Amino acid sequence: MDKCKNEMDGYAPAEVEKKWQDFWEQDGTFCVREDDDRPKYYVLDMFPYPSGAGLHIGHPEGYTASDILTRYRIADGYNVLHPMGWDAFGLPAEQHALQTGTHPAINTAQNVDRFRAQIRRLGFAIDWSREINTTDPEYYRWTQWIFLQLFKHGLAYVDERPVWWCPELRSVLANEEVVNGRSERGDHPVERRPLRQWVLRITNYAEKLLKQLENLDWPDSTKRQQKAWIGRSEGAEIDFAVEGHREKIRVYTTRVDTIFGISYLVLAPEHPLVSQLTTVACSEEVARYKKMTAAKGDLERTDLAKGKTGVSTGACALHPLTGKRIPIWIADYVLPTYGTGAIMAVPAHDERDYEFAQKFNLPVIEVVRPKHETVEKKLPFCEFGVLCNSEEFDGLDSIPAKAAILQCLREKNMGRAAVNYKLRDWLFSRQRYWGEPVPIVWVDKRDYEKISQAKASPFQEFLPKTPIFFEENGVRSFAVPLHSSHLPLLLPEVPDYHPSDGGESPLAHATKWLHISLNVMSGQVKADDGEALGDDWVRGRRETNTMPQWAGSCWYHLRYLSPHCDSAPVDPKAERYWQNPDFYIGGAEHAVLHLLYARFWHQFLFEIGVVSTPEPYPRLFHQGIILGEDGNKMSKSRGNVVNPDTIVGRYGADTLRLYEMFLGPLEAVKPWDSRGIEGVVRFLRRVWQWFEGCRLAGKFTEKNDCDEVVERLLHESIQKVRNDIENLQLNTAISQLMILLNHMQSQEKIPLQMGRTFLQLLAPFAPHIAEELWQRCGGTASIVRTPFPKADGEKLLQKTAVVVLQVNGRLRGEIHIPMDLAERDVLRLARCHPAVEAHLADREIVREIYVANRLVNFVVR
RNA sequence: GCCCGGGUGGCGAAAUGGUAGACGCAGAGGACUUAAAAUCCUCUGACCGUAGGUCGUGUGGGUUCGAGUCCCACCCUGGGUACCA
Repeated sequence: MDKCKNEMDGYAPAEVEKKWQDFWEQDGTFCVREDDDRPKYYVLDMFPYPSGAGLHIGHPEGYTASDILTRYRIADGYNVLHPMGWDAFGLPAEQHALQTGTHPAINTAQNVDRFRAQIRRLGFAIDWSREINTTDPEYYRWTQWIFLQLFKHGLAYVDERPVWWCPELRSVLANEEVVNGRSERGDHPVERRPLRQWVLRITNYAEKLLKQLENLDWPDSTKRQQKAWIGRSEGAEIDFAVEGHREKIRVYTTRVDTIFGISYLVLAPEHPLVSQLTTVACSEEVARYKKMTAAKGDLERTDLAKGKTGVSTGACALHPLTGKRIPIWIADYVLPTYGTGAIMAVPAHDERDYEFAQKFNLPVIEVVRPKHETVEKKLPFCEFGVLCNSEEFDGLDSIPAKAAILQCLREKNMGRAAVNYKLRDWLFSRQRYWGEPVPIVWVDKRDYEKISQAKASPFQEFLPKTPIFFEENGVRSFAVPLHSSHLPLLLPEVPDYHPSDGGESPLAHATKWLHISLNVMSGQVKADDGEALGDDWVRGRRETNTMPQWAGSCWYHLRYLSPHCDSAPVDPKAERYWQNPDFYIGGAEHAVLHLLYARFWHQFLFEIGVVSTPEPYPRLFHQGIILGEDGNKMSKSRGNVVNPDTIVGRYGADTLRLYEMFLGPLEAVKPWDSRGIEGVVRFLRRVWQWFEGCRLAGKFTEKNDCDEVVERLLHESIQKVRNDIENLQLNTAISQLMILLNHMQSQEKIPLQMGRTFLQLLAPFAPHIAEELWQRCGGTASIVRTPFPKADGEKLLQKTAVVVLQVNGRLRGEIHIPMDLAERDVLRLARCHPAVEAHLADREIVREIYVANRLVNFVVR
């Protein structure tokens, strides 16, 4: 039936769209290269994970928006790069492999093919010759290379640490992948397990990542989230002597001004000094509490509703300023990973300490009072105020008091200013198969010395100043980086995709790959078959961890610039030309992780001279989520999923593009409405019928004279569409096109030139229909490169203005006046307006307000 | 709890402090048609009415000649974050 409709009115999107997609592809319309004659513009979409479910209705939202910007910039004379690729490592492919036994690469390739076909059907202006795939060895070769650079510069290290282990997924998860004690993917329960892990020193970059946020044109909420995630705080470290011990306890506090209010210290149960300090009498309790804490997950531990727990160590510290004895406790509300893992507790001015003090009957000493008497006195009082009970500091305000007390501590060498961050180092290894292998080999101490002393050894290329090693059963293993000629280090074939019994990645099953011999001098690497080796040879075991999915997306914006470059991650010439994406669009769910990790890597690559800019994404935009018709998030279980293929099949890609943009503001969360789509279906059909009608009936005129009102509307529309595209207000741009069409349709005759301009305005939004009608109206080449219309300032000038008349702010009428008529004359005309006159009768005019060419307001009494 | 967004017709939404509801959906009436579909035209915030008026942007205050827009307090809702000392 739908087909029948289309035949009747002549508009057959399926044919038109196929025709132009083929044309663009054969013509290479969107293939770009560096061109110094035109300004460059780089548009980047967050590349998709090619899931087995195929394209989601949310994908075309961001892609259409960026495509509109792309096509607009091309028409406006820019050399525009708009690439696409696949973030194809990841868990679902691995789980599929576990279930079916087929190599994840096979499944991934199928998914990629499907995604590519689906995306192509939407007619995006993408340079497909630059397509990248993070699982392509030629791609991950450079991911590994960047890792080795980080390693060389001391930014990668190994650490045995309790990590999130998901028994269901049989994998380690990063903190960020655990939400409320469950895995972000799959929502399975997780637990703590100590495992040897690779960690990247992102904390070295905390300050830079924080500072440089300021200059980025990003949504404020995203900047705020990153800022909060980095979590910088300024405070002081204070050292407390402990009675009967030489060791001191160092605490971190942001409230030195409350130092006279300390009533006890708290160490995290994991604090290294706990065992030493605990008195014999308390040791049993302390041991029990430590054990209990260890068994708790972080979720349980950080559950605020649980109430405070803790035990005394029996030991006492001495107050650095008063010498008073202060009991030392341990409690799990103090985290080992933040600050120094120890705090000074001031119950009067900290909610957590207050709760703890109440429970264990510890003293509450008030040392800060509200500045204004009017503030209700209630403890704990956690704001700044005026000091009391603080000896010579009494009467000082909190802020100057902090400085004064800190100075005093510094003089006694008992404290100093300190800055702390919430940001933790980045846990960079996964015990999985489907990820980039870490290009490291473990050797014993003697062999490592051999390598580090052989200055000509290829293994020196990425050798760090400080060796990286780990100890197991008293034996140390040292990390040797592969040479760049060994890259890519390919994923080996494995007989089984499950982790090994020791919790090691499935790569541990690839025994031939795993155990190797290295020639220190030649750099040769071969399987270790057990035969005797010469002097230049050492034996090693490969690292079996793989990298997390974030790795590939940390630098993909660079690979697009020279996707086939085989001498560097990015060709320096291409990098200098394209620099950063001028526009980056993707979901707000990546506000912290991807965007922070990518900034970290890019900053690092800047420092080692690979790129010329410190920040990767100067301008960022988040498209909102499209909900199901019921207002809920689309999901299979709710049965409210809208499939883009269905929509394209029924109405065509132009309609889907236009409708997704017309739904509402791009950044807003908004529900899909299957009835609402009729509006844009009709609009496009009217566009077609009107153009074809005019063309066939000879209503297009060659002369450029036409109704002044319509002509002005055209120029207003040009201006509005331009502005709206640049500000990503695409819904209102489409409204404007509808308004313009409505007016043009009512004309008897219309200049062909005007019709063509309309098509140019429409082209970024609905490119296929625009191309087809452009051609039918005599356009000789593709509409893509025809210069985007510019509004004529003179045509925008109005000769008359509509002035609104108000009495006491209420609308009473309107008058049409010649533009810029003198105020006196406007007011006279206004007073004569019958409706206004009626409301002015018997009243005294107190004030007359005139907003030029817009409004008159009489204030009467 | 804390930090951000957002509350406008039956629905999606527009509105540099200056005519609230553009544009579209849905609805009503009409035209065309043997009929239906499609298309086109008119109406469509609420209330009272003949004209015309009154009320209306989550609630209550405030600033202003004038507030959806600015300020204060509160309610609801979406998101982020969570013992970070």
